Amino acid sequence: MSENKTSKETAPSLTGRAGGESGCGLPPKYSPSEVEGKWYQYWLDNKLFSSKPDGREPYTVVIPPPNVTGVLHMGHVLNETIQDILVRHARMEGKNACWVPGTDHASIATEAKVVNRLAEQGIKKTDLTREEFLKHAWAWTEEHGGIILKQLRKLGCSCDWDRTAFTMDGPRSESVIKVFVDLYRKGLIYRGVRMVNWDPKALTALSDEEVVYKEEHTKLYYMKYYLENLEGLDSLGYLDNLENLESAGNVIHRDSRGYYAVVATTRPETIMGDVAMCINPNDPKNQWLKGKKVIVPVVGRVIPVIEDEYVDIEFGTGCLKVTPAHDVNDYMLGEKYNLEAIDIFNDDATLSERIATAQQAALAANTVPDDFVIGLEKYVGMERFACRKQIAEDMVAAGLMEKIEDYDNKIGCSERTGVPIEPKLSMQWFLKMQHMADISLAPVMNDDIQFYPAKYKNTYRHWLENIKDWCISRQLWWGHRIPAWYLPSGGFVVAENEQEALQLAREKSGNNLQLSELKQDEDALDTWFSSWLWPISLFDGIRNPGNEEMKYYYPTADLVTGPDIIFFWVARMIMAGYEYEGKMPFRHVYFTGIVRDKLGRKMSKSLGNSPDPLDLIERFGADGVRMGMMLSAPAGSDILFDEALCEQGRNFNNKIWNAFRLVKGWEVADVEQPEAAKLATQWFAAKLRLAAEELADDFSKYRLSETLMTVYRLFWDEFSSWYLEMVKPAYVDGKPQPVDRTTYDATLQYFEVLLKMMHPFMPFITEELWQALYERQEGESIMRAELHLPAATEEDRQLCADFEAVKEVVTSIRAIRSQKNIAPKEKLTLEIVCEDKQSSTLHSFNVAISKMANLSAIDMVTEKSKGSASFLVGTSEYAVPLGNLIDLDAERKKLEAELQRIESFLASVEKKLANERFVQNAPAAVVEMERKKQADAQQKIVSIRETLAGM
RNA sequence: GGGCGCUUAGCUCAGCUGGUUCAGAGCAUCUGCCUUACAAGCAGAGGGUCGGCGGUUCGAAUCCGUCAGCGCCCACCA
Repeated sequence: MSENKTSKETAPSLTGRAGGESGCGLPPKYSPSEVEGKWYQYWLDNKLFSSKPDGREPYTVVIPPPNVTGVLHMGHVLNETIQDILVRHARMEGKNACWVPGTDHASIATEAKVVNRLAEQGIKKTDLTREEFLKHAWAWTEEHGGIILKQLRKLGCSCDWDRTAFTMDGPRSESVIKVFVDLYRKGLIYRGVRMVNWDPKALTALSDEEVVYKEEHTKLYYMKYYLENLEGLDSLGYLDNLENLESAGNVIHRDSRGYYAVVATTRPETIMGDVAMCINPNDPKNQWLKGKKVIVPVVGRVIPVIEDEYVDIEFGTGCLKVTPAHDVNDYMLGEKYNLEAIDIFNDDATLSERIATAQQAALAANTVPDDFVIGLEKYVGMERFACRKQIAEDMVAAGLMEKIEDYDNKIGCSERTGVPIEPKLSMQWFLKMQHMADISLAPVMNDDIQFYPAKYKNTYRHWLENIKDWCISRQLWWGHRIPAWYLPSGGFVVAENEQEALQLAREKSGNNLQLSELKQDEDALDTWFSSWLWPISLFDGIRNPGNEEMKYYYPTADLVTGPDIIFFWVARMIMAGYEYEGKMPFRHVYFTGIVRDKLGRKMSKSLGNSPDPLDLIERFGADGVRMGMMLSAPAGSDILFDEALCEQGRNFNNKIWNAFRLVKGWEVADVEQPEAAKLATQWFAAKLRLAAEELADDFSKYRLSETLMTVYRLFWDEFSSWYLEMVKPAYVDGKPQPVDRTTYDATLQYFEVLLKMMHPFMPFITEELWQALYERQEGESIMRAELHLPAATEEDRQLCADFEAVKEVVTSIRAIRSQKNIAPKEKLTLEIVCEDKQSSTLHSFNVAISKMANLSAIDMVTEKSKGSASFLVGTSEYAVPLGNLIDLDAERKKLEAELQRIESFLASVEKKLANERFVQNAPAAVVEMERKKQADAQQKIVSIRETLAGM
C-alpha cells in the first residue's frame, strides 16, 4: 500500500493550496500520460475492479474473448470502451459490477500462425507429432498470449483481472468436453460423411458460417458432351427424326464428330468427377437427350443423362454436369439417384491419383473414340487452378470446347485463410441444430433478450429458421480434442476421459481391451464450441451447476459485440444458455458497428488506414481516444473513425483541466455571496438535475454517444461558459477578488457531480480531479462514488427556461458588440422596454445579464433611446443605446426584414386558425398554442412598427 | 434472387407513438479577439425547399406508395 501512497502524492494535490496564484501553479495543458498509469495502478492496488457475490444487485459483463495471440486494434477499442462505460456506469449506480476478461484460443487462426512461424524456422507441421506441435503452440501462446489484455489496461478497462480466463484453460476445457459428451448422449451430436466446406490451405473442414463469399470475374466454359454410340442411334432411325425434334424446340448440336450436348461450368477441372448429366424433364431444349448416354470429354467416361426438376431451364444450356464429390447440389442429386462420388482432389486441392485410375476403369468399360480422350495422368498432382487453366486449353485444342465466356461469380472462401473452399465429402462431427433453434428463437423475438439495435432480431430469426447442422470438428490440433475413442474392433465410444472411455469400450468389446488399443479421434472442436459456453463456463456453471457464482452473476447483463458474429457466437451462446441453464445468457445485446476510416473504408493492414491504438493513446490520452471513439459510435451503425475526434476528446480533457485550475485557484473568503453568483448557483443546480434525468434516460436506451455529447455540452457550454463566467470573481486594481464560500462550495459540488457524470467515459482525468477536488481517504475512488441527485422539479424546468432567455439577451448584446466592433471591455447600457419593472420577466436576472454582457446599467424604459440597436427576446424588446455608433439605415433594414419574417409567420398561423377543420380536429392544446403564436407575433409586430416609426 | 436498413447543414449524425415559433447538435467554415482557467482557447456569424415524385391528413422530416442512389445480411443457379 505504501506504493500507492507514493504514487498518490505525485498527483497534483491541490487541497489547502487554494488561493493566490492563478491556476494553482498547474500547467495550462493536461498531460494524460502522467496521470493514467498512476491511477490504473491505484485501482488495481485497491482491488477496485474485483467483484465477489454480495447483497448488492449484480451487474455482469463477459468480454468477447479476443484472440489470445492478437493485438489491440480499433475494433477492440470501440468494443471494450463501450463495455467499460457500461460497467463503470453500473458500478457507480451501486451495483456489484463484474467484468470478466479472457482470451480465445482461436483454433484455426492461431494454428495458422504457429504453422507459419514453424515454416519460417524450416519446420513443417507434417513432420511433427501432435504433441510436439502443441508444445510449439503453447509456447507461442505464452509468448504472445495476454498482450492484448495488457493493452486493455492502457485503455482503462475495469475488468476483474483475477478472473481472467482462457478458452483452453483447465476449467473451460473440462466444460467443453463435458458438454460434448452430454450432447452426444442426448443424441444431438453425430458423426457422419457429409459434404463439408473444406479449406485446402488450413486442411480442415469449416462450418457454413466460416465461409465468406467473394465476387470474382471468372469464365464460364461450355463443353461438348458427345452422345455415345452414334452408330447405334443412327440405326434406330434417331437421326432421321432430328428435324421433328428440332421443330419441337430441341437444341441439338452437331459437328463432324457427332451429336453433342453442351454443358456450362465454371469449373472444367471437375469433369473428372462427372458421373451423370442432368436435365430438367420439362426442358424443351433437351428432350432429345432423355434416356441417352453421353461421353465426358477428356475423361472418356460414359455417363447417363438423368432428369430432375432441380435443373434451371434458363441457365446456360439447361444441361448440368453432376459431380457429387465436388458440389453440394450435385451431392444431393448423387444421393437421390444413387450415383458414385469420385473425389478428384487430394486434401490440399491438388489433383489426385484417383482421376487416372477412374479413367482407366471407365475406358475399360466402354469404347470411346480416341479423340475425345486425354490421359489424365498429366494432371495428377497439379494445383486446382493450374489444372483448370490447363484442361481448358487442352479441351480447346482437342475441339471439345464449344466456347468460353466471361462470367461474374461468387466464390465461397475460407474466412480465415482466404482461399476458395472446396466442397468435399468427409467424415465429420455434427451438432443437430433444430432443437437448439427451437429453444433460442422465442426469447429474442419476445424481447426477453433485447437487441440494440432491434433490427438484428430479423437477421437472427432468419438464420434460426433456416438452420443447418453445425459441423463442429476441425482437422486441427490446436483446440479441444474430440473426446471419442475408436475401438480396434470398430466403432467408438464418447467419454469425458480415457478411464471412462476404456470402461465404456470394455463394455462394448470385452474386458481384455487395453487403453493403448484405443485411439482417440484426431480432430479438434470448432473454436465456437468453447466460446458458446463462455457466459456459463466463466462461472464454472458446466462443471458445478447451480454454484454460488452462477446463481449470483448469471444471467449476465449486457453483451457487447459486433453483428458479424451474431451467428457464430451470440446465437449459439443463447442456445447453450437455455440448454444448460434454462435461462438467457444475457439480457441485452449491444451490437457495435464496424470501425472504418473517415472515408468509409474498412480498416486493413494493406490499406495502412488502421491507426495503432496505443499510438493514439500516447498522443491523445486514453480518455481522449475513448471519447473520440464514442463521439461517433451510435449503436449498430458503422463508425467512421477520424483522428480529429480523438483530438476533440483531448481538447475536452484540457477544458476540464483548465476549469479545474480556475476553480482551485480561487481564494476563498467569508464575504457575502454576490447576487449574480447566487442566481448562477441556483440555476446550475437545477440544470444538473435536469441533465441527470436526460443522461439516465439516454443511458437506459444505450444511446452512449448522445449521452457523451450531452455531458460534453453540459460541461463546456453550461458549466464553463455560463456558470463559471457568472460566478468568477472580478479583478479589482489588477488583483483577483476572493470568492465567497457559499459559491465556492457549490462550485466544488457541481464539479464533482460533473466528474461523476463523465467518469464512465473518461475514467482517468475524472479520477485525477476527483481526488484533488477534496481531501480523500486512501483507497477511495470516483469509481465507487454514487451519483444521486434529487428529481428535477417543475421549478427547475421554469428556472432553466428563463435562463435560456437570459442567455439570449446576453448573446444578443454580444452580437451587437461584435457587429459594431465594440471591445468587450467597454461597458454598455441596456434598455428594457416595458410599462413597469415587474412586466419584465427577466428583471430578477439583471445582475447576471450585467455581468455577462459587461453592462454599466440596465434601465427600464417605456420608450427606448434614439440611436440604439434593438432586439427581441420572446416578446420583450431590448435596446442598446449606441449614440453615434448606430447606423440607422442598417438598423432599419434589419428591423424591416424581421418585420417581414414575423408577418409571414403570422399569416401562416392565421391561415391555420382560419381553417375550421383544423380548429375542430386538432387537439385543444395545439390550437391553444397556435393562438399564443398568433398573439405573440402580433405583439412583436406592434413593437417593431413602433420602433420603425420612431426612427 | 430474397430480406433488412439508410438518404436531414461542407462532414458525422439527433429528431421516440405526425402538432412545443422545429428544422437541431458536434465538428468544419467565416469574422473579431493572445480579455491574468484554457489559442487544445474566447466572443460572434453564416449554412439545409429533411433524396425525387405521388398519396393520406386540418397539419408530414415524421405515416403510406413509388422511383433513384447507397449499405448490410441471407441464398445451391452450375
